[in-house]
Amino acid sequence: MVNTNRIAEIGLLIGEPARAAMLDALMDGRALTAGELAGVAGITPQTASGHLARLSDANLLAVERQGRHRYHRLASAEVADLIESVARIAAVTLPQTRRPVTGPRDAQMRLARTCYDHLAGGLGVAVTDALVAKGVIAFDDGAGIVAPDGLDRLAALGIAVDDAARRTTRPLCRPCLDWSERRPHLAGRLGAAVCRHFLERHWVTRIADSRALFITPKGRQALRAEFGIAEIG
Amino acid sequence: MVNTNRIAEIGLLIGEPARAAMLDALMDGRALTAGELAGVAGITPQTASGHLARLSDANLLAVERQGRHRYHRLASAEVADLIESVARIAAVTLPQTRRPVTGPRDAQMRLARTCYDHLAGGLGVAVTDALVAKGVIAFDDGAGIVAPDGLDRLAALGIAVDDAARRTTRPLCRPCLDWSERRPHLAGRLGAAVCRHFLERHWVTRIADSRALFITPKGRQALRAEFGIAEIG
DNA sequence: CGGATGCTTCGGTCTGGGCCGTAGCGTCGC
DNA sequence: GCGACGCTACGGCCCAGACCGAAGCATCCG
Repeated sequence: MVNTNRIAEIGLLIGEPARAAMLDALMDGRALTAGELAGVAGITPQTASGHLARLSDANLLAVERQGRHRYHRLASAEVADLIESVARIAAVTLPQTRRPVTGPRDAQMRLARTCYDHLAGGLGVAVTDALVAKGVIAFDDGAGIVAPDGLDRLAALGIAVDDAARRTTRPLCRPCLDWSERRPHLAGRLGAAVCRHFLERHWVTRIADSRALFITPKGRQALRAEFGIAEIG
Repeated sequence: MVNTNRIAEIGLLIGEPARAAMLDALMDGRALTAGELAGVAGITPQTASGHLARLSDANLLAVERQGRHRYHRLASAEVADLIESVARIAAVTLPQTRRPVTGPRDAQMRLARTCYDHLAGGLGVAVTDALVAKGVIAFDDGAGIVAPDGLDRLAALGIAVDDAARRTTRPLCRPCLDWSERRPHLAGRLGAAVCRHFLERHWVTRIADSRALFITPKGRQALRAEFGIAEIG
């Protein structure tokens, strides 16, 4: 058994509001500077610096120097999964008082956002449902399956799974429980490929300082034409 | 987004050595008394009582009164998954110095143990491999698949998935990365059914105060006859 | 009923760690 | 080179919370 002290250490790293906020801010897979992270956590840069050093030492974060900036990002998809697990419990654990905390910004998040590196929210589950309806993928009791000709059919749409990452342990196709929708959306390497495709074609664009995504008119048209999705929500 | 403070709270609950030790001790799915948990954590009962109250308040634990005892167990399989996620990161995170901390007790754990409610260790992956070889189940890039006739073939062996639990969200078949073996073993409702089968037939018995399992002579024979497993390790 | 057992509550001590102000180091632009 | 900027290291303050001893409840047993 892994020493339980190691488990506690990881828990402790997450168990601090400022660090949790920073980790959450990095959940979209992008890299942010120490200053930006200090901002989202509501603390001074020098305090943030200490936190980030600890997170990096524990290999939860990876840091990349670029000039006088230091960009921090989650060290791996596994770390993102960890945060997801915690957040899932956090949501379940919470007594169901006043579930929908609907702000204007919240609405955008519910409509479309990224979850680490794949699509989530109404858009995420809609695209997932469409792929299931097409028979490209299927979910069997929480396990993801790709049809034998699934990858070829996706390639025909211009969606290519990153071959360089094939040898990693990261799952190809995996369901990920969506917070706002409470239903699974597509995750794994395939989910990342779909998300990349949407961003590259400018079907969606990132909304500043947020994981929320804006669905462009071009995107709405493509959703209708290629996935048969007329309305989201 | 779920308030990041909620995430931090969960992290904080795990991020304390005594609580982490208690949660880990409950990872085999059994229920333990407050006194026993105080023992494994190396603290006095009154301190443990405080910790347990907090864990219960946060719905990480469920408690059942029985006479003057109070039995504590993990509140759900999702909590077990959470601890698993943390432990997985803890193992990966750790610089690879002196990997195998081989004690006499550790060896037994590596050979066979429970992981929440399914088989793990050498035995866990061996049984999993056998089921894969038989074509009953398959893992596709981290996703678990059951063959169309899989459940029927398992039923023929006397292994029945609990139908009462069919409506839960818990996955039927799911790979779970094994610490000691660093390869996936079978988890999910199917994994629980297999483990239950092994225990009911007395193919394995629990070793006191541990998640480790002892493989009985009867069990070794059954492994050879029904799964074609001659040697484990 | 009285004692033993299991657990919880309360009160008080003490340490770990989060926080910021100040200062120091490296990088960029003029 | 010089100042502005981003980040990190150090020192000191302060508080949350982990811990235990003592005491209080509840339950079981003789």
